[in-house]
Amino acid sequence: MSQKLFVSAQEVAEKAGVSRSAVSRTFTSGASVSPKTRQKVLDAAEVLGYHVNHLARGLMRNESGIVCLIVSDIGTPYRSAMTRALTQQLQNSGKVAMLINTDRSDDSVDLALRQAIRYRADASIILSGLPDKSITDLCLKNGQRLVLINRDDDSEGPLKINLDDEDAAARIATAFVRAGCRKLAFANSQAGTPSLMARERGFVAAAKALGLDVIVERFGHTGYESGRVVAQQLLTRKERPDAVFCATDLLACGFMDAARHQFSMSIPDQICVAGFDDIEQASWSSYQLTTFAQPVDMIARETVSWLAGDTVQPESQSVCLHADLVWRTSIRGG
Amino acid sequence: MSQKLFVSAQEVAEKAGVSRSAVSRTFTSGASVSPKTRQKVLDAAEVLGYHVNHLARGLMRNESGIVCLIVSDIGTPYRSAMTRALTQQLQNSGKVAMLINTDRSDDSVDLALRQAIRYRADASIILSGLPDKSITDLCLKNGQRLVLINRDDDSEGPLKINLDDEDAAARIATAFVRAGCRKLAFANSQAGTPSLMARERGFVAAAKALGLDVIVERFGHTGYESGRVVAQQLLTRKERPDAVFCATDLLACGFMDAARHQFSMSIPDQICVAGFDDIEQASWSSYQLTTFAQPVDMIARETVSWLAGDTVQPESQSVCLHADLVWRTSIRGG
DNA sequence: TCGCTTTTTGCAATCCTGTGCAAATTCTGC
DNA sequence: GCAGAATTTGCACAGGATTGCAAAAAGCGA
Repeated sequence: MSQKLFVSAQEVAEKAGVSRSAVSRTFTSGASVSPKTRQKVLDAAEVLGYHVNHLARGLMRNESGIVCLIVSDIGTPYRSAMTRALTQQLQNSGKVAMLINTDRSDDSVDLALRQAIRYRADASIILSGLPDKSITDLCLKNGQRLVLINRDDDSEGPLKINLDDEDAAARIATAFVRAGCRKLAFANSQAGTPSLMARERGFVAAAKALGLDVIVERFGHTGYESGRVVAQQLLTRKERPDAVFCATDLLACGFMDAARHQFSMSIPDQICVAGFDDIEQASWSSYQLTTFAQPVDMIARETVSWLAGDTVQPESQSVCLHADLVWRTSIRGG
Repeated sequence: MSQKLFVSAQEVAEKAGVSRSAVSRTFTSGASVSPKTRQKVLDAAEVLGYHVNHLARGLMRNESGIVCLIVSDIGTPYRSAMTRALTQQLQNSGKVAMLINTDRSDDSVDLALRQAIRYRADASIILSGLPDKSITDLCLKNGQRLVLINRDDDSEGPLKINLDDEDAAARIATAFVRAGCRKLAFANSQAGTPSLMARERGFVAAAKALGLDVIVERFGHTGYESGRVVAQQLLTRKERPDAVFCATDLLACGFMDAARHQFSMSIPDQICVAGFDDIEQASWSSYQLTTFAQPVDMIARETVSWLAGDTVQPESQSVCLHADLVWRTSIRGG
């Protein structure tokens, strides 16, 4: 059997001529070790290639250092940017991220949370889907922290981070009107996630307040291709809209491409377009999309600082962040 | 202290009126338990919300089920697609992915591998950077498997998966020539990673074989903005190239946007462009980029099937996969 | 050098599970 | 109903670390 075992604290202790406890204390911050033995231990550890076994440590301390990230569609620009920011911040605070990707079903989120429990994750961060209450209760009862990002759930216990979607939608409605647009449309997917629906709701309501109707079109899941299809639906109407708010930037990219290349329309002259997320592609010169920036870094910071805090503050369990409007050239004026 | 502990096998055993071993065996596939007690255990576990502690199990079995993914620039389309495929395949085979993102330094890869050792990961998959030999040796000695994707290292032990970059580059060179191009250029970043350099090398060599020189321009790291800068450099020369092979699709997108919007050039009439990776954006109608597809799913399958195999087959430790040419309209003819 | 306080150190118990071994139970065939 | 075979069960130890407690060592002032 060539499968050589990992080196244990025991072996380091023997090599250094000290007790196993001394080794342990050397690698535990805040423990009492004399500089002399500490050095002996470090030397021996270096030679033997010793690394603390975090499985065992997690077992004892009842704190694994693992944080579970539950995400679907991780290949998508917004999701991957969010994942990047979260893993980075987690690493900075000494945690490590376990990544589980789900399909769009809620079942798969439940399965992911079960996995998180098995590995005794200190926390789970949910970016997609909404788990069953029974399973989130289980997590909470086990002392596992829960963070819901853009999920808009009303349960007690998890930290909920959301954006001011409705307000943002209202802002873009007035921007459209100020640009002289009168026939507004909203392009959405059929995913029906809380944040997407909030944007739709906010946009329709704000338009109504301005005395305008909104054509709402929904199709498929939230991606580039759906944007093309929705463009097809909106631009073949006998009265074309002159402004479209797309629920996400990916939809907007698809919409713009179809509008330009398939319907030979000019943006923003003939039609104004806005998106949401501020993915990297929104800034590319083919799109120059006016959109709302998801404050991914702030979301990540907010998340890990809440995870680091050991006191549960009930008042801060729901955070609403502001989405800044990034003005580019897909809307006239500005 | 509201921090209630996780429920252990002990408690399940008491509730079910059996021994703790019975509980353990119920959740160990292939162990000997009578259907009767098995059911009693499962019922009790369900009621109490018991989940096997994988930290403890990993400790005992000397196999954590964790696979470490070491990636930089995870927000990037190609990297995130690769990450998605890998995590998905790992999950399917009962493993779980631990995601560590690094900056572009090799030091940070070493740090990541140390973390992998601490958590006793069964394997580490390296998508970026190249770790120091001493640390990879340590991993291997500890029985941790190593997979290098597009890294082109010549060490023994790890599984190395690469593409036929040079050959692909040669194919695109002949495609350019067939399209009537005579002034070839190669757009690269300064990252100098093995696969990027292989593409450059292959392209230059193939062009030379066809009797043509290649203008090589490199800038920054491998992203959209660098593509724009390289376009600036290439298209302000007194003799503009009429075909550009970009080392990655992101570079190509930046290049195309600059060529069109800044230099008012028409693609493919005035200049032909090709990329590498086949990121999603390459298929968007604003780009319609002819490019080589990274076989991400096949890479992922190859990786996890090698990880699942328990016998180390020395002959299969280096895999070279074929990159298919995806023909779109950024090159004339075809 | 002595007596007292402050650090260090080692022992042993603990976390939760898997598993070899022997005892106990069930099954089988007659 | 019984001997023998086959299965199931429980005990106890292993795995690698942390930590309270008491003993040992070191530091310190006179």
